[in-house]
Amino acid sequence: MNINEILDKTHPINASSKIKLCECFEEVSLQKNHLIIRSNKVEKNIYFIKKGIARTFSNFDDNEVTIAFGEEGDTIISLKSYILYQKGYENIELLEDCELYKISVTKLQNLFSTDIDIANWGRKFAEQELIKAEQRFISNQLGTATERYLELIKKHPTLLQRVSLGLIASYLGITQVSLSRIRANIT
Amino acid sequence: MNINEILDKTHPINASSKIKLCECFEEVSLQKNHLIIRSNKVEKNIYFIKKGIARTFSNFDDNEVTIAFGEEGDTIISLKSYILYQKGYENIELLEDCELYKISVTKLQNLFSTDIDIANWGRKFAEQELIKAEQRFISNQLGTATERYLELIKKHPTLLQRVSLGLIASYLGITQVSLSRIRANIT
DNA sequence: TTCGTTTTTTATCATTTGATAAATTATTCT
DNA sequence: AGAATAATTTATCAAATGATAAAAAACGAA
Repeated sequence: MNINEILDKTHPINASSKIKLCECFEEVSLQKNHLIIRSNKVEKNIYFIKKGIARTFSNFDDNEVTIAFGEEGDTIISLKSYILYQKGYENIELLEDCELYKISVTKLQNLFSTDIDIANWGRKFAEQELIKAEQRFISNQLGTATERYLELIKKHPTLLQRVSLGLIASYLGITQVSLSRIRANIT
Repeated sequence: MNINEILDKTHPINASSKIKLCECFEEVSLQKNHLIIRSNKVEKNIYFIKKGIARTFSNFDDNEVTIAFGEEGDTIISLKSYILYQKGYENIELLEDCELYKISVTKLQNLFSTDIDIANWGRKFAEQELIKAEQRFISNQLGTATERYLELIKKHPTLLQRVSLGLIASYLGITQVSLSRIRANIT
């Protein structure tokens, strides 16, 4: 998925603004297992996934929580760095070799404060992430782990081929062994 | 909390833009138990809470999920209406008599597309809600219900005085009876 | 291929939470 | 105050998930 499609997916931008914005992107290729964002540091860039898949996770005490999987078109981002210029809580690792579009948060912020079209693109970007986050929260409150698992593979049918069950379990908020039991009781 | 403080809390706006924005607000007083936003309709307004407390909840099949409590300075909003102009999933009820600042989504959208300062305010607003949503999600994945309860009353110490335990339980994703048992095992 | 490592499954027992019902306490209304 | 209603607690049993261990299957590197 190229940068044009990725940007338009969120919100169309007029031609001249889009050129300005696109000039700030740099393409990078990184290998599987690369830890592209580390927690407890201010991350200077955000990335959009052209090709590949990434996992956002966070460690607290002994627990590791998988916050999200990012596929083609999705963003690799430390929210606290991007929004508050503070140390983030997210680690992000690449689960496959990836091609990414990279942009510096500073450059993007400059465009936000000078170009209204880009500012509104940024607004739409945050708004759409917000809806996703709230719906994810609701679905977690609502259903059993079984329902959440079925919902996940229905919504992201290719995920099972790309990601190990251990990581999916941690995304669902259960142990890997529980997920295995759940799967055994379905099919 | 007045509208100036509420707006500044999210992101400062220059004087002339703020005047433009503030002109669009209308103050309304509504009574306890009023259902200010109903699910499955496109809500035309959003509200900021000057005084009082509200609860956002959603019904699916037989389950009711409390998504959020809104206190002074917080927003009463149907995200899908605000962001996608679509029917929302949220019901919002007032848990006390409330004084609110009301603004039409259409007017706000017009300001977003014409005033870069207001557009960036709207961006910051969504971004800050996004961080809250993600952190809420993480804390739900991480801890036991007991830990979440303790965290909640630590973060919002007045909530227990304003909201019944049944609603707090539904916010924590457990039954009211379970919360009662948890409380008995703490003190 | 083959050996070693990782992932997944299966099994057992403990813990947490849910569902239901009944008792107690608090609140509201007249 | 007293009655009615709502909120909270307590108790019991069932269901879901966690923790741990061990076996089986899949995967990867030499």
